[in-house]
Amino acid sequence: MVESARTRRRDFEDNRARLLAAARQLISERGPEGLSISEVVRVADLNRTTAYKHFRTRDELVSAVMESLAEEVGEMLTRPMPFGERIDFMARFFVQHPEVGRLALHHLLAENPFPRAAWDLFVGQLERLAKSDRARDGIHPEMLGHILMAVGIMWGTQANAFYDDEAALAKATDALGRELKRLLLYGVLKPEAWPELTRVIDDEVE
Amino acid sequence: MVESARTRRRDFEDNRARLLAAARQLISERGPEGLSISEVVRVADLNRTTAYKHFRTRDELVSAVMESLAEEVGEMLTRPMPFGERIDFMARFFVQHPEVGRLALHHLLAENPFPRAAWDLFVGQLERLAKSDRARDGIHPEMLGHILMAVGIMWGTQANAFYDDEAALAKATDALGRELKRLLLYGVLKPEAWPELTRVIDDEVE
DNA sequence: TGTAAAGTCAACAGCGTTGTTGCCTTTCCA
DNA sequence: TGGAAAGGCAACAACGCTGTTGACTTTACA
Repeated sequence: MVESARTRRRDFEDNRARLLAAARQLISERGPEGLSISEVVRVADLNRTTAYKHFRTRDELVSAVMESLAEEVGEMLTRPMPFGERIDFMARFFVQHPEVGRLALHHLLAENPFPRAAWDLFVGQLERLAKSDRARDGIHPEMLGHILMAVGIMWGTQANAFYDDEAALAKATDALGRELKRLLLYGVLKPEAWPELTRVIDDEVE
Repeated sequence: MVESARTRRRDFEDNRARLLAAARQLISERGPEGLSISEVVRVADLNRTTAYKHFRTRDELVSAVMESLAEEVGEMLTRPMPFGERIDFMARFFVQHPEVGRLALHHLLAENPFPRAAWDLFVGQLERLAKSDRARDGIHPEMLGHILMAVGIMWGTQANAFYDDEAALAKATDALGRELKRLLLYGVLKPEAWPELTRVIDDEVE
């Protein structure tokens, strides 16, 4: 009968992981506001009361998902890596894990706090870069951090909306990486043609 | 009695505008999934049945809000303007209208489509810039568009999360604009120190 | 001046969700 | 081998939202 397929599992950690995975997926799709425990257990194929044995309330489940996200993004941002590889690494990471970017956006939209520790480490890397002799003078590490972070987080979601097939997506991701590198290396404007802009920047450095 | 304060209003358009404004605010805060008509009329101080005389369903209200958003962002992106002013203009726009960026993010997260017409016009501007003799060779206008768009849309939300007081926010917004201009004019890296990166970019252009 | 449009009010059935409880079964391991 | 931990099941009250209806009032305007 159906009974046989309904073999009782006993792996606490496994069920917890399945609940978190289902919740993560659903939150990434429709936001923390849209999450219902009923839906989570439907996806995870578990009984609703089981979910309540892991998480006392719906909010507790949401928090658990967001915490695991923070860890993951933190690890990604602070993984030791030559700066030259970071651009492509980040772009590809967010394309390969679209739910991470979506989750991060939902998190940013839902609550204000951004995990400070990870952010500081990330900006710290940019600070060291800025102070090194491989970077130009006058860089504002924190703002550069905002720029790179915005592009990284949004790319996965934005790209999946623009490019439907996988090959096009990969190609576009490479193109984005190339354009970012061009930006970082040379900029895109010819300074001599933009006196009103160069004035602002050059004044500050001199 | 209370009756006197409860004077009947008769302005159809005005009520419609109030419903849209309340819905816009609420959606920007908690996402389209989290919107309830009951809450909208609570905020708009109207009767629930009145709302149903304007919008047949909850989804119709959400769509109306999203359409008005698309118009607004489209107008902003395609407003004729020297490119040199666009950076600061966009950064300030999203800071001054935080709900627009939030709404745009929710929109991007909820449905995939991005209003094509506005996007094409925006990229068209970058294409003309790329072809002009005021820009470097080899620019990928679409990717540059993604980068600028990501920073613009996210800045309002991200910045409001980072900087609580208004002066700090304005200062940070100026700093972001400056850093973006620096990026566009010069980049941030010294090309001679990054042979492995320059190789990728230079090969493509030559 | 009368009719149609707009607003208000109260009530309704239907639905899905929440958090909880009592009871049973399965599994593990001390 | 027996008890504790975990999973499953069914049921419950409470809640809020949805979309709709019918009856009433106010306002504009043809």
